[in-house]
Amino acid sequence: MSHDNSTKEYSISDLAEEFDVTTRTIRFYEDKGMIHPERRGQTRVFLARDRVRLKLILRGKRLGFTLKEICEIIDMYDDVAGEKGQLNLLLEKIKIRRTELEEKRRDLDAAEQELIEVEGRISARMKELGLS
Amino acid sequence: MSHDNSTKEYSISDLAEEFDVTTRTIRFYEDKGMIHPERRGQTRVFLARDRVRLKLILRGKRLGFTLKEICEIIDMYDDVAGEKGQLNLLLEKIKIRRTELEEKRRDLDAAEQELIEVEGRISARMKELGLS
DNA sequence: GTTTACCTTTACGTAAACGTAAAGTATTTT
DNA sequence: AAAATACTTTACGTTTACGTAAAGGTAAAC
Repeated sequence: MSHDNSTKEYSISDLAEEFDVTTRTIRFYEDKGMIHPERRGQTRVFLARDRVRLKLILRGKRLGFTLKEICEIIDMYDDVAGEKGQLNLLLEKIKIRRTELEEKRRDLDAAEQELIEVEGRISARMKELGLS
Repeated sequence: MSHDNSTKEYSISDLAEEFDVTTRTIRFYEDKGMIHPERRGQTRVFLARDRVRLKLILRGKRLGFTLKEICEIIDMYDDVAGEKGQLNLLLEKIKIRRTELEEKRRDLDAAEQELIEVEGRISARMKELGLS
C-alpha cells in the first residue's frame, strides 16, 4: 500500500472554479498565511490539505466569521499536538467557539421561524384575496 | 383597554447599552434607512418597533448577512400587505432565504462536528500524556 | 514563431461598516 | 452661573476583504 492519502493536485483556477471564488481571493488567503500551497517553479500547486483549508475558510465566511477568527479556529485543528498546559487552553478555546456556534444556531432558528410565520401570513392573505 | 402595545420609549444610549453597540452604529443604521426613530425636538426617540428592528439587524449580522441583505430580509416582513402578484414574488424570496438558512445550518453542523472531533482527539492525547 | 491560455507579482482602488474627532445644543446638577 | 451630562450633525479616517489593472513569465497549439 502506498497509503495514497489522496495525493491529487490542483491549480489555482481549479480551486477557484470549484469553490466559485476568484484566483485573487485564493492568493489573498495565501498572503494572509491561511493556505500554504507548494510551488512548481513559480506556479502554485495545491494539495488536498490546501483544498480542505480553503473549504474551511469559505464555510467560516458563510457563518459570518472574519478571516482573523477563521485563522484562529483553523489553527486550533493543528494545535492538538501540544503538551498538557496547551491542551487545556485549547479545550477552553474550543468551548468558547462551541458556545458561539450555539448562539448562531439560536439566531438561525429564530430567523427561520420568522420566515415561516411570514409565509403563513402570506397564505392567509392570499386566501383572503381569492384563490391561491 | 388602551391596547397598550408596549408603548415604552428608549433613548439612543438605552439601546446602545442594551445591545452592546455604539450610538454611532445606531445612527448609521438610521442613516441607511434601517430604523426610523421619532424625534422629540432634535432628539431621537425609539419605540418598541425600532428596538425590534435593531434586534433583527444585529441577529442578521451575527449570521453573516450584509446590511444590504438584512434590509431586504427585514423589508419582506412589511410587504405582506401587497396584492396577488407581489405576494407570489414575496413567497419566492422567502423560499430563497430559507434555502440560505438551511445551508448555514449545514455549515454550522459541520463546524460543530469538527470541534467535537478535535475535543475527542485532545482527550485521547491527554490520556496518552498522563492523567487528565 | 506567434498566438493562446494560464500563471505570476506589484500596486493602487473600492465598498462596507463603522471609528473618531470637532463643534454645537439642551438639560440637569452643584 | 458654571460644570457635567447626554444629545446632535458633519466629516474625515480606518479596517477588512478583496477588485482591478499593469506588466510580465512559461508552455502548449496552430
